[in-house]
Amino acid sequence: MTAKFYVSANEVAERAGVSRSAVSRTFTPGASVSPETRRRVMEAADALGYHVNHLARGLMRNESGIVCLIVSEVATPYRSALLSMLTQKLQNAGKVAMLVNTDRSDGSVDRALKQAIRYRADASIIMSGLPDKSITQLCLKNGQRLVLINRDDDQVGALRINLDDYEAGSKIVTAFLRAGCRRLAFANSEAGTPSLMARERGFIDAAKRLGLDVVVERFGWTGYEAGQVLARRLLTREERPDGVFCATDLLACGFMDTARREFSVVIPEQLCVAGFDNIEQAAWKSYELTTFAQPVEDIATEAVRWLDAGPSHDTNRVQLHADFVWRSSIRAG
Amino acid sequence: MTAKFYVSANEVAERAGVSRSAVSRTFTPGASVSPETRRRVMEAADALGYHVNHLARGLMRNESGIVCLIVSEVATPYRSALLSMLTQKLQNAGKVAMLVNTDRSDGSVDRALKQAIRYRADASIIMSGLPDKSITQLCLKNGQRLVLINRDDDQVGALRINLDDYEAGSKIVTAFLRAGCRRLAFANSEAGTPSLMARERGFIDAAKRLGLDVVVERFGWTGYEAGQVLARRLLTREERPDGVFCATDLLACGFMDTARREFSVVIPEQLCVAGFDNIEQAAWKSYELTTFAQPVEDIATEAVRWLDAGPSHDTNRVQLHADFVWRSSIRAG
DNA sequence: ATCGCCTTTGCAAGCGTGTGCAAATGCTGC
DNA sequence: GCAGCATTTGCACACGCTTGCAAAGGCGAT
Repeated sequence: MTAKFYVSANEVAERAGVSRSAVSRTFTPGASVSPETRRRVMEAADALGYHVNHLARGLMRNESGIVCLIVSEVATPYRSALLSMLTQKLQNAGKVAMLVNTDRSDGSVDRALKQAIRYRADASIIMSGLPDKSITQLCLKNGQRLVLINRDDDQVGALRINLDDYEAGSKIVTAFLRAGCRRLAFANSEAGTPSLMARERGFIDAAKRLGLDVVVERFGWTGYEAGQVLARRLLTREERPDGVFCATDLLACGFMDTARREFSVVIPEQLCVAGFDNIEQAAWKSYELTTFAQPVEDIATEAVRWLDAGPSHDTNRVQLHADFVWRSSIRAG
Repeated sequence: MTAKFYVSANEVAERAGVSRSAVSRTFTPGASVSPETRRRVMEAADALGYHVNHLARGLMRNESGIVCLIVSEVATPYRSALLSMLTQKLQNAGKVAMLVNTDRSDGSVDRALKQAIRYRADASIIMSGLPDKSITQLCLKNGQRLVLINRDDDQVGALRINLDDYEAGSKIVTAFLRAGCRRLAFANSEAGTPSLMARERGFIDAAKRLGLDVVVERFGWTGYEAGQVLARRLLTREERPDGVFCATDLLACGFMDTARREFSVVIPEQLCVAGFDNIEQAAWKSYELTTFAQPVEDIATEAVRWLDAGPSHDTNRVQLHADFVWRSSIRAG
């Protein structure tokens, strides 16, 4: 109906009686412009409703301000928490987040990265899956920065942020022992993600060091329903475990609910449970789950800091610590 | 270290021995290009790792392909579910989602919309808060489309997607009555969002029609902790309610946990509870919450359909239905 | 008055793309 | 061979912005 055109710097310049460069410089921090002209430009800009076109700016500056977040299963508690934190920190750093949802299909992450390339994203942050090496090479070659969160890959030039998953496994073993547990089990999904497998190995190794065997069960994807199935499998064994480490809080929630409902197990008296992630639900009164906290804020801070720092190839690996969160799903020693 | 420049259509053209226009047309669906040149262009493009620069394309076409999602508290189950669905549908429609996280501060949504303007987003989808009218006017005037989800505002030219919140309120009253409940209560947050208030009014009105009074309690923001507080307030009344409608599933979860733990109330025998949203946790065995399902998929479908349709000013209001989901937090009649 | 210096300003080139227009090409039917 | 037509191609301009460069202006010291 009315005009369908955004007002351009030209019109602002005309109205303010200055050159178009002056307008541009007014909106470029650190550019040389006198207070007087800046004032007049601002006035005209406000009156006309002018806003810098970041598409055009990105074209010139070779820097779009866009950061691409690549993630699957956004609706999952841990993922959405991390996503939320990342977008906030990015915004505070003057960047803007472009969200690309991937699935489990082959090439899904690759397609996402190509989208990032098309929009000339300054960086991509990969929270799920693993891209093909040829694509990441393309990104890096073109100056796009790459952050891999909890993806254990040996991409050179990318920032890798990882947790001490392996250590968590051993820490929880001592907690179980102190609680008097002797028949340990590990409940994992079949996803085979490096971080999940590291937790598993850490747990098994630490138990072995103390002379204990661990029953390992794996099923499905990393969600509530898989936790239910895992509970049925583990709790119907002749030697019923009395200390179960679930690779994920979601698994633990499903596990606990099924243990109580279908097997009338009392937690923590008859069975101790631990998880990983410290999702919001872990603190809910129905679970009171002992777990390890994903340092969501630290992850986001590190990622954004590295992006801000420009192409400094010094550190490209950050190891963060997952804090132990003690709750009542494990008996006090 | 290596070249920091993306390859442009120029270089592809040169390598393929054609004009730059040919390259452009090859990547423009429906453009006139012979199969032979298309083949040669594609070959050269693949070899060089060429990807159309969407910033430049957006500049020319006056259509960026970007849709801005404006939302607060992304990590919340319902929000993240809707977000996930929206990004997926947008991707399928060839758009890309730009995520802007808002908070409760004044002008937060306005700042988000300005970000959308700067990136010349084709549309903005607002899931939280309410922008200032002057900003939305600016958006609409510039041809940016606007979708308001569950925000009851009278913005002209924007698509408003709403639920039958009011009707849900009355439907749940009959369910409570059939279960034998006589002392009804409504647990709300203090947010005062139109959709929350509509549920409240619908519940109260329907109860009144059947000759029943409703105790209303409001506290805090719409989360688990608020549900806990509301439980303490409602369950310490001398006339303890036996049927509580929580404005939100999150509230209901907190309510149920506290009712059981701190008041030893047995659900549903001594107390029936219902919620709204049908978040994932509502189906968890610890809650088995009767609730109304946010038609997340329908919402996303409608939004994207409307965006695809171009500027058709015929329908700008969609009323969707929240399906009743029966679970065991209410006694069978 | 002249010079040197610093700040501010305008010009114009360029970023990578889409597209109208006219020229070129190929094909068909006489 | 030629007119008539449809298809394909290239040229050149436009999109809105940044920025190097040189010119202009202000100002104090000589």
